[in-house]
Amino acid sequence: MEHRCENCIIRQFNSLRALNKDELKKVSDSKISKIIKKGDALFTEGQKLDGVFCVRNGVSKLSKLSSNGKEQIVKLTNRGEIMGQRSVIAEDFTNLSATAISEMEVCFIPKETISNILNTNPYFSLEVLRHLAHDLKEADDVIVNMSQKTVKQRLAEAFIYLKNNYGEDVNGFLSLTLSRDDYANIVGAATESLIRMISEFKKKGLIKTDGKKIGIVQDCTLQELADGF
Amino acid sequence: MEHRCENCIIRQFNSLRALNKDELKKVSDSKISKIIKKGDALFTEGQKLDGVFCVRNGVSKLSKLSSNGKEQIVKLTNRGEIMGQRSVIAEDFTNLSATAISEMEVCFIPKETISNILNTNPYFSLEVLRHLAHDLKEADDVIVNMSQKTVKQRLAEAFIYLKNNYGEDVNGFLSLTLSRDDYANIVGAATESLIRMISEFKKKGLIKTDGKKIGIVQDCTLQELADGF
DNA sequence: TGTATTAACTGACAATTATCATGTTTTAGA
DNA sequence: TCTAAAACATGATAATTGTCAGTTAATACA
Repeated sequence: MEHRCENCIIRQFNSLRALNKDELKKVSDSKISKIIKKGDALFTEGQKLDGVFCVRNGVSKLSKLSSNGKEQIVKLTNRGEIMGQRSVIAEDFTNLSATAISEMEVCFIPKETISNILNTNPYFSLEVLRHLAHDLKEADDVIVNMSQKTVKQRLAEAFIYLKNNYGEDVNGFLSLTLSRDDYANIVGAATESLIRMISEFKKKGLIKTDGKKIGIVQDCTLQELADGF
Repeated sequence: MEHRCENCIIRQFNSLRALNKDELKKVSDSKISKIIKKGDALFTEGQKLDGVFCVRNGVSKLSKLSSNGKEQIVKLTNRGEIMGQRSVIAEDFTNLSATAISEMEVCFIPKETISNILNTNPYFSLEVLRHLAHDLKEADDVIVNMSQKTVKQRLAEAFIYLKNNYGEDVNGFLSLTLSRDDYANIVGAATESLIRMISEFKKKGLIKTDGKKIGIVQDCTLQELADGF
């Protein structure tokens, strides 16, 4: 049973909402649905993408290798996001790798379909522009955080972000479970440093842990920490 | 004597190249030319922009204040760049401040003019998209550099960037003269740390200084340093 | 042209963070 | 279920970077 884009609510959350019936049909006819297993890559840095991915479900990390071989996670994607647009628009190699953090359900849309619509539907272009503009603003914020905040502040901020964006389970643990390594690659620190900091937060009663799982205990104190108090 | 966009070569370097004669006339009729003195602001963080700036000449820094009150320079603009598009497109407050680093000659184009063209000319939208895509890629690179490279590496990289993008004078000094404070805010370090590093580079013969002015002496060694060797 | 202000610089020291070494726990798969 | 590999964890130490305090040099401008 294949899904039709016409019936997919996800498109309301991204630039595909600007499409008319006819365009939507073309997208639906050309798209390919895929299941990506946790840990598998959607694409890797330097690859030429011949389409974009629309995320129906699941979470991925967008990361980049630095010259010293360490991975830096630049962004976590949400449900409803379109991935790979930057690369398709600029007709450029991807500058980022995308890896599934949880099992994902995505639709691949060939770039010809996207290009055609971009060339004819200014509302679609405008929607895409708005999304890129949003990403750019977020990237600027990350730059400032990276250079002006301590690792401790960035980690506190990451916890709050994860809670706000992905929620928590019935026991108060973050729904999105990341490895310590992933945390280190988000805040940009050595894994050992990061683990130590998690221990410290736990000792202070700010968070609780259960294996890999992390739960936020003191939202406010954590927020203050992130803001530098 | 007012300049006409139709005769301005600068537009070949930015998204305005996608305009037709009629659109160009509209831009030219609605634009306002301005001279911005060194040190003056074009706009500041949190402001609502009612247009974009097309840079005919001069250099500016795009910066953002962090919660601890320190300034972080996110990007230096080049001749021919359009500033403020992100904010106008997203109909959002600016997330950055723009300050002239040298005397600037800019044209202010009202957002109505831009919006009209965006809504009707898909080639223009596509050009703007390409530029945003490029900015986004650069921002990702900055994130990785900030988190994975040392201050020393980032400074070396900054020197190379300044030489490649703004050139040097007949005596081999960088054409763009920045204050030590600006350098610190580019690489994201304390001003004192940065000054110390400049002294060190000088002592090692990698650069030369003359007051504020800085000249690159050993390009290759500096590049290697930036790459982490 | 003198003076006030700002920018550049240096030293001493403290805080943050990375690295290396090593042990423990968890996980995946034969 | 056993075992190898991966992930987690902690200590000791070194490197990096920031902070504070103070000096000197440059710049602006009355």
